Amino acid sequence: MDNTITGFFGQYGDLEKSDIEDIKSHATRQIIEKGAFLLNEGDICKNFYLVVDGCLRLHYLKEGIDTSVWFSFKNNSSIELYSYISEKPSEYFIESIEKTEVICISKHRIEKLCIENPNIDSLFRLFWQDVVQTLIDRLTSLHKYSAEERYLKLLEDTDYLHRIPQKYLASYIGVTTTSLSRIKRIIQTKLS
Amino acid sequence: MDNTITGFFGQYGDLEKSDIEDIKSHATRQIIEKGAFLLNEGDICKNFYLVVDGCLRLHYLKEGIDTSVWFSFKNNSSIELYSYISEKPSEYFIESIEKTEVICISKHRIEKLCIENPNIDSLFRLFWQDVVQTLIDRLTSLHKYSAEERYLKLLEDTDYLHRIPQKYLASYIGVTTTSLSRIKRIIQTKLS
DNA sequence: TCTAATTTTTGGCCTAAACTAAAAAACGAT
DNA sequence: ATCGTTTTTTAGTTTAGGCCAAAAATTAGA
Repeated sequence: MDNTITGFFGQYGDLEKSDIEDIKSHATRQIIEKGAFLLNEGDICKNFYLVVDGCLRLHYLKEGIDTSVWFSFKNNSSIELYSYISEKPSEYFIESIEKTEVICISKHRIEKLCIENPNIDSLFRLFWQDVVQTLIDRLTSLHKYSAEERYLKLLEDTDYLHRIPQKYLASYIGVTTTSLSRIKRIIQTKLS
Repeated sequence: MDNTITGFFGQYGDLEKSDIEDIKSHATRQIIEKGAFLLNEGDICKNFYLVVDGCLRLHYLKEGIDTSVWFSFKNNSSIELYSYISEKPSEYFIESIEKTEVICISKHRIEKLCIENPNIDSLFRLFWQDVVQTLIDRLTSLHKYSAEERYLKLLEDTDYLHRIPQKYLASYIGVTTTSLSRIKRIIQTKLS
């Protein structure tokens, strides 16, 4: 648990031992079996999840079509931002695509922690800034790059990519599985 | 100036007279002539701009191609988020596409205000949440909707849309000017 | 291990939107 | 008002990626 807390929050600043204790004292651990859901459409996302190990997928269904929005691995957070912020029912799912262990902290608790502990408040500020930058990056890459470029970029940037089934990856980069398969073949033939 | 401050911040909570004074005391007014730039590529975005009247356009150049990212009208903010957050040189421009009056507050000042005045701090928290939601909306609309749908949605949602030249609008919804023109014709023929 | 279900790949066809170029329309400055 | 510039529209061609269906490969269950 400590490893995950430092592994995640450490990206956003230095943590005192007391900060780790503070966070830990309000966090719970959960094991989510492969295929189980941490959030269902219609739920309000009241929790902040940190992946200890495994993989979570954020996705939505639109007219029966499943679109992946985000993947979270070891030391990553998984939250459905829109519902978390608005406290309205989510249009998304958070699904475990491997047996996954998470640390769960409620939004309520986080807000208290941020009020009580300025150091943690500062970590979360930086976390939210990171969220904004990540969103801008994704938006820009959809505008700027072709599907093939987006796939190649993803290969470079993402550890653990091989653990994500293609059917989930395809919608993440904004194409069908058919197209992703073709894109992969094109890349192969270019290399040889 | 008061009208713009309440018009903008009022979206995020109630302002006391003293809060308005607080903000006002650190804000300056500027007039930007049509075609002038508030931010150039390579600049660091150190200011938060509020449009009193007129229109600002955020855009970038990629291989000579101009892509619009955001438009700000009366009572909207205009900042280049990425550089504002990271304090690194911007890859964007903020250009005035009409004679525009803005209120300018430096990031430095905003941070001080947020520390000194919890009420203002809370307004800015909500502002940043709004930013996240807006980014998610744009990202989702690129995934979910066709160019035609995106254009129709924009027509519904955006006041002042008619004040944005098509050449700027096209890249905003992610198509070429040629395509936008064709899309408009298709919509026309459908209506008649 | 064998079978059934699920994923991934392949092929054929189709469409939305890009690209190029040129015509038409709108705008601006004298 | 007129000429020159910029913007928008139209037309023709090309292409990336969607859709459908079937084959091949992989995975999971009995």
